This record gives sequence, C-alpha cells and structure tokens, in this order.
Amino acid sequence: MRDVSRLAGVSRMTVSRVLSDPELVLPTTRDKVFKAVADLGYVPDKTAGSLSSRRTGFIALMLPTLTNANFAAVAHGLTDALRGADYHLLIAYTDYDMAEEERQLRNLLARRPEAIVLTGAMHRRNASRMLMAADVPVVEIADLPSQPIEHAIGFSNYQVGRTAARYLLDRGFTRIGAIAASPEGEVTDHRGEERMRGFEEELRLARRSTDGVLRHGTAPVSFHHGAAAFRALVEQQPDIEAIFAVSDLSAVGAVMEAQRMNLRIPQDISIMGFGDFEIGREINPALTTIHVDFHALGLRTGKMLVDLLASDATPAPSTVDVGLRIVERASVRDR
Amino acid sequence: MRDVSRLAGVSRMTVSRVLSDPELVLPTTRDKVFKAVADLGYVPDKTAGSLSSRRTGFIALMLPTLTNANFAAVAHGLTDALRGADYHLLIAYTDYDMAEEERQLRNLLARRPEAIVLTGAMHRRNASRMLMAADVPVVEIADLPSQPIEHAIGFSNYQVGRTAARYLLDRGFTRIGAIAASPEGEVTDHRGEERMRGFEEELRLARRSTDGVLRHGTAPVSFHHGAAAFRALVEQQPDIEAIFAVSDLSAVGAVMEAQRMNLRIPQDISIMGFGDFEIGREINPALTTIHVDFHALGLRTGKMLVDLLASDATPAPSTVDVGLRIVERASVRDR
DNA sequence: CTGAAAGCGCTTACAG
DNA sequence: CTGAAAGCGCTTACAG
Repeated sequence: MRDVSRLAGVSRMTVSRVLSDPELVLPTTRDKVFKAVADLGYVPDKTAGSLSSRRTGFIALMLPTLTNANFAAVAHGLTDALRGADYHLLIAYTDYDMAEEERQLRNLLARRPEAIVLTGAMHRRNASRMLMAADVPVVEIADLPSQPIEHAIGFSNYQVGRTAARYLLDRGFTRIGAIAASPEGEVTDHRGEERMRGFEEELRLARRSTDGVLRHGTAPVSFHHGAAAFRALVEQQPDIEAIFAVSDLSAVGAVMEAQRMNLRIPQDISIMGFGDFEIGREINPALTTIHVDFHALGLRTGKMLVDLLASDATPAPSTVDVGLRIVERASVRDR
Repeated sequence: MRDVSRLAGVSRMTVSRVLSDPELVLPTTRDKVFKAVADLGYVPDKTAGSLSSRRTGFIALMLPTLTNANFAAVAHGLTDALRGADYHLLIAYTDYDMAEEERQLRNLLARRPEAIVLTGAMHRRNASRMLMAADVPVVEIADLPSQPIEHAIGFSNYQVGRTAARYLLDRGFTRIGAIAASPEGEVTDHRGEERMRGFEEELRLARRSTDGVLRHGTAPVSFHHGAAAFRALVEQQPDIEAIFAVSDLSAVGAVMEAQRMNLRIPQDISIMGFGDFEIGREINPALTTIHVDFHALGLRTGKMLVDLLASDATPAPSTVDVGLRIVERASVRDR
C-alpha cells in the first residue's frame, strides 16, 4: 500500500479510502490511485485490514462432510446468499467426529469469524461452551436442536422418521422395516439415528412390530452400506414388505441389491429413502423419498446472517423449521 | 492476551511463548499461563498473529465445484496431509466459471495464502498473471497443463480419452461413440472436452468414424445429462456398439436410460465411464471405468506443500503425472 | 528464562 | 476532500 501511495502521490489513507469507498474521494485523485493499483497489481492485505477494523469478513461453516450432496448444497446456498456481501466462508468438516468438531471449532475461532454456522443438535460440552462464549451469532442448521444455542434453521430428523413410517403404514403395509448404520461404530450418524427413533416410535404408536428395524454396519451410510444392510434385513425377515432407508444413498444401494437378488421393487418389496439425491430420480424404479430443500436452507441461513451482521441490535434467538415433503415415485406401491 | 498475562502474572511475551513453544518456558510459569488460558477460555487471535509473523497459515484451494465426489476427495486428501501441520485450507469454488475464478482468486490473494492449489490448465490471462505475481508456491492439480505455472500434480484428460478409445477398439468394436456436454453452453467443461479430444484422436488414428461422438446439452454433466445424451445418441446412431461417457455420472445415467429403453448392457451396447464413482460399483451391471486416485492426488499435493513451505529454498517447478487405470467391470463386453 | 520495544499493514477517529 | 496519529493483537529481534 505504501508503494501505491507513493506512486499515486497521495497518503496511504487516501489509498485506503479509494479502495473501500471511492465516492469519498475526488475523481482525479481516485483515478491516480486506481492506476497505481493496476500498475503494481496491488491486492490489499485483508489480514491487516481485519485486525484494524475488527471485522474479518469470515463466516465459519462446519459440516460433517463435504462429500454429501445435501451438505454441499447447503454450502452452495450459503455462498449464493453471501455473494456480493463480501464475506468469505471458512469451511471445516468434522468427518462425523465429535472430537474433531471441537478441534476444528478452536481453529475456526482463532480466525475470529463474524458468525458461526454448523450442523446442529449434537455437540460436546466443551464445543457448546466455546460456541456460547464466542460472542458472535451462532446458527445451527439442518438438524433442529431441542435446545438451540442461539439461532436454528432446519428440520426435525425425528419427524422424518415418523413421516416415513406413517407413509408406509398408510399404504397398508404391516411388515415394515428400516435400515441404518449401527450407532456403535467409530463414528455415529446422529441424524440418521434420530430418523430411526422417529420411525420406531411411529410403528409403536401403530402397534406394529419394530423387529424389521435393522441397525447394521458402520456410519456414514453409502450405496454399499445400503446394499449390505438390505441383504441382511431380507435374510433376517424374509417376509418384509416395505423398507425405509435413512438415506437415499442406502436406499439406492438397497434397490441395486434387490435387483441382484431378483427381488422386484416395488412388487416384492417397497423401498423409500431420505434426502432426494439426484441418483434416486434416475434409477429404475425411481425412488420414493423425503425431500428437504437444502439449497434453500443454505440461502436462508446466508440471508439471515447478512441481516444479522448489518444491524447493531442483537435479535432474539429464532428457530425456523423448513419442513419436509414426501416425493412419491415408483419404488413404493400400495399393498 | 493481555487478560491472560495479567491473570498469570507474566508478560504478554511469555504468554505468546507458552502458546507457540511451551518448551521455552519454565514449567511453573508455563502452568500458570495454561491455567489462566483455560480459566478465561482464551483463544489466540490468528489474524493478529498472521500479520505479525507474516505467516497466515492459509493454503488456498480453488476447485470448480464441491459437489463432485472426486474434487471432494482431493480436498479430503489435502486436509489429511495438512492435519497436524497447522495449516488451514481456504476453499473457494468457481462453478466452472472462468470469470468467477478470477474474482475468487483476488479474494483469496487478499488473505495472503502461503500457497495456492487450483485445478490446472485453463485460466484467464489475468488469473495467470495474478498467480505468477503471487510470490507463493502454486500447484495446479487434476488437469496437467501443457505449460504449468509452477508445480503440477495430476493426469492428462487427453490421455483418458485416448485410453478409453483404445480400450474399446481393442475389444473389437468398430461403431464406437462418446457422450459429453456441448462446449457451447454457458459453462464449459474443459476437462471433459479434453477427454473428447483424445477420444476422437484415437478413433481417427484407427481410421474409425467419429460420427458417434456426441456433444449434447450443457455442462456440468450429471446422471440426467447422461440419460438424455444416451437417448439422443442411440436415436441418431441406432447401430452404435460401445460408448464412452466423459464421466461416470453420465455413464450411470446412460445405463439407467438403457434399462428404460429395454436395451441390455452390455449385450446390446457397452458403456464405460470415467472417474470411478461409488455408484458405478453398485449399479447392475457394474460400470467399467477409468480410475484416478484423487484422494492420493490431494494427499500428495499436501505433502509436497508441507515440504515446500518448510524449506527456505525455492525448488524447481515439478510436474507429477499420477496416471490412470482402467477398471474392468461388467458394462463392457468383447465384441 | 523472561521482558520492553518496535512493527506487521491496514482502518478508525480526528483535525484541518 | 485529504492527511497525521494512534492502535488493532499479536510476534520478532533484542537485551538482560
């Protein structure tokens, strides 16, 4: 910046002004500065700017993984909302590991983000404490927590499970099952487990057996996991009629495994998933699923953040349920 | 930090030392400081530290998208290599948009990353200039450029295309096609187009017709894109025997569309893809594809960076070809 | 082993 | 409309 100011023949203060709010400066001065900036290829140092202005322009985003299309959609939505607002996303992912969440959070905090966005509901005691002490807006997304730290935008995974079970019950099935990862593994898919809890609860309320609800293998779920869990379930419960998979990923794997086992979907077994992944629309039969608009969730979070950060007031904590929607396709029939 | 030093009864300098290299400080002093840090929940401000030490600890990573499992694998690999090395990835994605690449690069540069990693080969003039002027190591990944800016770790998409065509020719097919997005769209998939170029070249060298090489629809490719392109190609060239899709995503879409059209894979048409995505292993028939180890690519990049940043010397630019490998599964047969 | 001084490259808050 | 001074929260480079 010193070089720029020398070349333009103005003070460093004037360079700073031209770069942050050109309107404040006389056009002739302004142009000299722009020319010097261009000639030198000068890019201002935001680290110094952040320290000085006490505004880093960082928004921290912590997700379990980037490999999941729905979480990626959240990141895209957030980016879209933030575009033009001059915030930079600081992305971290935990690989579904709570200890890693804590470690990452500390790293993130050291960068002094102006807001923190993370998947909600499950945090270690220490992580929660750090979050509360952070003194910046915290938004928990995706999973709606029973006790939000501050703001929350998401949906209830428990309701996903109940909705799925209700849907299958309404189709007239009586022998209903579900597949998910075992919560005993090295990593736990808390969101999937919540869906299972809701699913089982709805079955119990309908006085149906939960014997077909199978926790199998380790998280995170995948196509392959779904295939293996499906086979295990069908071997255990040969007369099962309808299955809910906690993710479209495992549901698609289940459909593929069914083909290999010469089971017809949905004539022999109905299958539904969760998440409305693109692949579910393309397979044969197309997958019935539960849809949550993750991109919109990210967008909404971003917009809320922009408003929040623009105002001086500290608004009351808010919780927004973005809801969910059953997408009926061909993989579930009426009994 | 001032609060910590007061509480511990030492100078701020001592606090700084305890936090960066505890060995330098007497155990009794050290413990007082640790206690004060814990009591206050103090997290050092890296923005200030960066400015002062002239080391931000940021490594910039710019990718076309986060939604692609292979690019996500690169990011994971990089993270894995950097774990413990106390670097923080600053991730940006361009959505396959060259203008956005330039904009993002400027944002990234303002954060003073200590190294820049980005997908190679295609950059705007301005972006290239900024990269050369950046005065930090630049690593181009995935796509091996003909004229690397500095370091490069990746593979040749042109070779992918040639390898695919060679493989199908060796199986004895004569009526061979390919599907990709049209480069005329709003965004261009340069990598896919390179694969197509290599594919066409190999066909030409074998004196085969390239009439079955179809560019259809807009990038980025997807399951749905593959389904549509496959249908279009088969309608144009009903006697096509074997097809290369520039991505497993479109290849899987093609297999699904074939099922809907009652075409048997591979008895009626053979299909192969690129990228070895998980879904390709699960579908029926399993997909023959070309595999590149993207996680290893990310790992290798990260390790190279750690070495590079640890040494004072400026090593000569290096180019590493990680190669590729055909994975034979059931979707291609011998003619 | 510990601390006082200077400074990183900006912006804030004044002053003129 | 422009500039000189002070300071953001750390680390570097000395000194003792």
